[in-house]
Amino acid sequence: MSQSLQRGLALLNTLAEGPRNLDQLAEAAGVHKSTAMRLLRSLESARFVNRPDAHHYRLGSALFELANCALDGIDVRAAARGKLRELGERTGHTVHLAVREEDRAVYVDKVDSSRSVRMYSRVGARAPLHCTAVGKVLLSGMPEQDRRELAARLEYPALTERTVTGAESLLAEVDRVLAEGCAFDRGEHEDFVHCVAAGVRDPRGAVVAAVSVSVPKVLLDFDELLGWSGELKEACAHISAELGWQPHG
Amino acid sequence: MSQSLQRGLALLNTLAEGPRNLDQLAEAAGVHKSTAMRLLRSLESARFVNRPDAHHYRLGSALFELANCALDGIDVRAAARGKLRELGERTGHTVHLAVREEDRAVYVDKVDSSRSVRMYSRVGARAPLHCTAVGKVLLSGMPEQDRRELAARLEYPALTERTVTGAESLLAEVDRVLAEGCAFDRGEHEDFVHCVAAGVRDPRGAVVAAVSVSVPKVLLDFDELLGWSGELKEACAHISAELGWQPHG
DNA sequence: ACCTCCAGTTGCATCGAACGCAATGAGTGT
DNA sequence: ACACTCATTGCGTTCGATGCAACTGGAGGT
Repeated sequence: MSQSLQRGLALLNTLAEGPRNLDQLAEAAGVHKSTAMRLLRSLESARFVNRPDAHHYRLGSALFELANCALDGIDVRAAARGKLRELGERTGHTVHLAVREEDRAVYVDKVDSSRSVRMYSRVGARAPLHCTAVGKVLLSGMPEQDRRELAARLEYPALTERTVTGAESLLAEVDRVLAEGCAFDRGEHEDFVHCVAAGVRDPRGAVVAAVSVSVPKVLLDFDELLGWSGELKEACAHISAELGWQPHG
Repeated sequence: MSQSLQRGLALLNTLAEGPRNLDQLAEAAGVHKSTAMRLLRSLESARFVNRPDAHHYRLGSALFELANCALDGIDVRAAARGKLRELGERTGHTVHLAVREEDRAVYVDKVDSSRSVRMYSRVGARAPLHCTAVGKVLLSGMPEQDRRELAARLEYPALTERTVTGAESLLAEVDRVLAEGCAFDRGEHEDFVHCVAAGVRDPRGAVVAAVSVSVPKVLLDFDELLGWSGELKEACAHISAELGWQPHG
């Protein structure tokens, strides 16, 4: 379609493996030295590449800026939708996507259960952090310092008998989330609902959203719900990858 | 040099401001719709752009990957990470690592208080040399001849009341940096921020990066910030050693 | 159901930008 | 001083990129 553009981008991908000199780049791209040089000049003038010395090219700082801008434009909803659907179909239960907004979790997307008994919830609804699986996941994604401060200023209404109250126990619970990679809600928010949730990461590794599977406990006891956690984590890993996250990249 | 490559990169820069549709992009690049589309196809096939829906283009995930690779390629980063973290914890303030790119400083790593990050919002940002502590350090590491030439062609926007303007005073300031081993920024770049910076040397003795500690002046007056300079210099010496630099070698 | 508007898409002929080649220049090691 | 490597430049040719205009397909209105 656009040969020289494609070749230029190919050069960038080659440079992703490390600094190279002109000959190496020309060979990798399958073009003549002089052609590679002219492409590199264009890339350099736009700061996509850099020349630490006369004989080496490497990736330049424009990439940092663009990557940062791209982060702002990320739409977790769009990236997650496919997997949410898939999860919904496989589990047959309600699947939520939530992000944190200040000290609440906000549901930004939802796939309804195919079963007859449905949870009441809607996109845009907000929920406390301390008694929901998504809330715990979102907390677990915060820097420790911030998390402590937030936990300290949260309110802890006991919405059910099992609701975790108090910063201490919540933080302990969050530590368990960090260790296990997923969070649970055993009827802490609504008496009759169990949830399991895991986190979605952006390219910086920050947890930007949480995905949960919710089941009325009349349909599935807690141990069975636990069985979905593996698939849930896997789905979250896929969504994260879609966003550009690279495990220990 | 390479028209279509340059145009393609220009499209990316336009997209940095947010998602756009085809017409907007074509107009911004000054090309025909169909031309823009063909360029975007190439960008898309290499995942440099994305199409959330049929009418919008935005930056794609290849940028994240490349940005991560670019960060890894800067080896001072790896060598400095531990010390940056330590400095951040001890001072409780923001610590930056910067390298020079042409006539700007580029922040390549950052530690926010005691928390280490992989790719952060300000990483990739660029700053002038004449009014930042890291800039003065990076200048001080250049051969005198080059430094004079660079100082002569720099622009000297007065970003605050205290900004040093003019090559003469900047060079004088750099001489002081050479004598003292560290540079300061007393609200010259941003009114409310004080910085102290020192240099990191590679095995040839060349200054390849600068480390700075930044403090909002409401938190710490300048004399107190001065107190951190010893520790900062020591940290830089360690990082330099890690890179293979040997004092009096 | 039809039309209109809008935005993306495609076929085509023309033209110039990008290409490869070969010669030149700059820097390094012997 | 010489050979060697690698980046750089000038040039003629050609192929790929371009702009145009017509087409398509969906959204929204009448």
